[in-house]
Amino acid sequence: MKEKLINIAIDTVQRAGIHAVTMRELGSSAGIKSSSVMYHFENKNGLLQEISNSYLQLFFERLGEIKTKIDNPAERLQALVGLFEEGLDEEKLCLCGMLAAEFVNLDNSTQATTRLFFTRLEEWVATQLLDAEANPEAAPLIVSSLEGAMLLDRLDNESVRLKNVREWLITLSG
Amino acid sequence: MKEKLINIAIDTVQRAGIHAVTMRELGSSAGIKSSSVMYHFENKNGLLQEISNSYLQLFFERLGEIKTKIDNPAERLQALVGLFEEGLDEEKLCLCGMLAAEFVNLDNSTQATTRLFFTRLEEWVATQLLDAEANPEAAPLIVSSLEGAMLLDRLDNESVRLKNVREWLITLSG
DNA sequence: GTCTATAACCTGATAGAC
DNA sequence: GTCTATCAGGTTATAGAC
Repeated sequence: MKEKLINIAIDTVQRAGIHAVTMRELGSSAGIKSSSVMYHFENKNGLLQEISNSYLQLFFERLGEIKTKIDNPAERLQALVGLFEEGLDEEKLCLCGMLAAEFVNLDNSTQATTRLFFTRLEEWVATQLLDAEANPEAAPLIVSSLEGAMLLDRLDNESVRLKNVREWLITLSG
Repeated sequence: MKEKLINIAIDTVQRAGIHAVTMRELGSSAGIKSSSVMYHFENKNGLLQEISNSYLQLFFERLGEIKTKIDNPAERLQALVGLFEEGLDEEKLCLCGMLAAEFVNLDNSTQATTRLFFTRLEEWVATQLLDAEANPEAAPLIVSSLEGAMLLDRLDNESVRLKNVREWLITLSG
């Protein structure tokens, strides 16, 4: 049940932000009462800590799969864009992008996880750029573009800006 | 007073999001009661409509000033990055970036203003690129980068990613 | 325009039964 | 682990006095 609650909460934050996650609604979606939701988490900050940690772990597991399944580093970067496009198809943003927008309202632990997510993502992209004999210093710009493109593409309900990032990455990494 | 309320509300959304704007807090910051705040706006959606419209107008007034004061289109783009850096110095994000993150929670009117903001910004950037004899199709990517860089730079309290956008724009537009 | 007072509702959180 | 019941506090919004 706890895992179920975490997954529902992650989904809700990606779609509608942290304030859309309430104990009542979260429990209702999982088929239990709000007091039973509270049983599983110390408090709401604790819930946010757990979903941010869980999201980080899941995301980098998927990047790990990309690394094992795809040899070409340029194609790995394309697959990363694919992950963001998949989210957007379900009208979801990156969870840590959502947390970044609400950064001042997060407790220290969730802030740290949010920072860690982007540090590690930039490192992952830099590694692929190096392997593709491209400039690894472009990594922060690429990650910024991905987050921004996802944010703006949702307004039009089409992923034109993410496609721009995709094409730009091809010119960078071949 | 209404203008004062709008300015305070814009500032609050840029720093902490739309849920940080409450009638009580907004009134308190302006020195009046929540019921007096309600006098100035039809409801909270009306407030959000007015601040998004006001922000859009103010932002493009500043872009207009840049256009009159700076002749070189490449330098105009640098000045645009400067606007975002100024906001970040006060730990504020782009208001419409914040609204984009909360897009599903906005009414139709505020959604439309948010969309319009980015359409017009992309157009403005495309025009400068054309004048600089650079590819105007890079405009959506540039705006995405600006929004993403601002979002992520706030996590580290330094504008390294915005500086990356700045340097990238120099290579694009000279 | 601003105030007091209040309504109706939602929020996180707790106590205690099963 | 889940429930019922409840609480204190916050939220938008309204009515009516000044």
